[in-house]
Amino acid sequence: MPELPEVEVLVRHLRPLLQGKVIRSVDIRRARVLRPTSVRSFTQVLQGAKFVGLTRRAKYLLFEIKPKAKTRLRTLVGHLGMTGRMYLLPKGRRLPKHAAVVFNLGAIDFIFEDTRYFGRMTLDPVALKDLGPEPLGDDFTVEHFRRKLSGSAQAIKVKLLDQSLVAGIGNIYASEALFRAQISPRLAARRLNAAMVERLWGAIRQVLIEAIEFGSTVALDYAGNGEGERLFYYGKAPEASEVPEERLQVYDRAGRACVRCGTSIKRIVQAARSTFFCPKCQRGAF
DNA sequence: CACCATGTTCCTTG
DNA sequence: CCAAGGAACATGGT
Repeated sequence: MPELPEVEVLVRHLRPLLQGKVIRSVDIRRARVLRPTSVRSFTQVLQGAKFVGLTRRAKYLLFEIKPKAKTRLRTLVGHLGMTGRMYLLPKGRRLPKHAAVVFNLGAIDFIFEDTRYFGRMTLDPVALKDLGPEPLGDDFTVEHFRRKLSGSAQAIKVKLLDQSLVAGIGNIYASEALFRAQISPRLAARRLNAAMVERLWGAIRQVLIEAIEFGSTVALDYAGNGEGERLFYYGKAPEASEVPEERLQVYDRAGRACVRCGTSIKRIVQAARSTFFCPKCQRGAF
């Protein structure tokens, strides 16, 4: 679920729900996700604190918190890792097996659950400092992109995952953007010509914007997903896999027909991660 | 049992 | 110091 678009959709949904809510108590069920913040300081800052705002930076959720009896705002930094979820759950319901942190807000709990515990819920903002520009922001210019790609011998697909180049693209949208731009994922970053850089720049933005739009149309409070009872939930939309027009054009489609030319989509491994592409539509340099 | 998984960080190698 | 590659983290699905 969680690359930039999924986090953006989650932030938009959570913001009005959390706004103004006071944290009555904090239940830390897996201290690992707080790292490097200690259980003690985490609890101390957040107990009695109020949610005053919520924004996004790359794949991070930034909760603005006003601690009890203090004027100074703090930032609670959230990250979903690979399998993290955040949602509200009526108090008293059975907690999910992998609940990592539970904030009691009165009649309702705000849950951070994460099966693999790769995610974060921390007061330490250190991870944010090396992030590159937001792909949908004004700082992400074609010129910036071109300059950052120019020196690198690394394959362009791998380069797109570098969060200091541009922040928020993950493994799914890296493949999708390259397909959209018709550029081979194996092409060395420095080998992209001016036209390709511009095409890829546009494709990145297009792919992310469309994913946000798609996510915004999906009901987040559906029932019948097996767990069913959640008031709020963000996850893979149950109907997503059943839509005839596939939302994702290449990711996880190895062996299936390219939507443009019908050629079989190929899966390769780069930097120990899967890349999907059409060997015909995405040739080397041209 | 084998391999795969939407992410980040750390360690090693060159 | 830098770039690049791979393992580690932890759990579950197929």
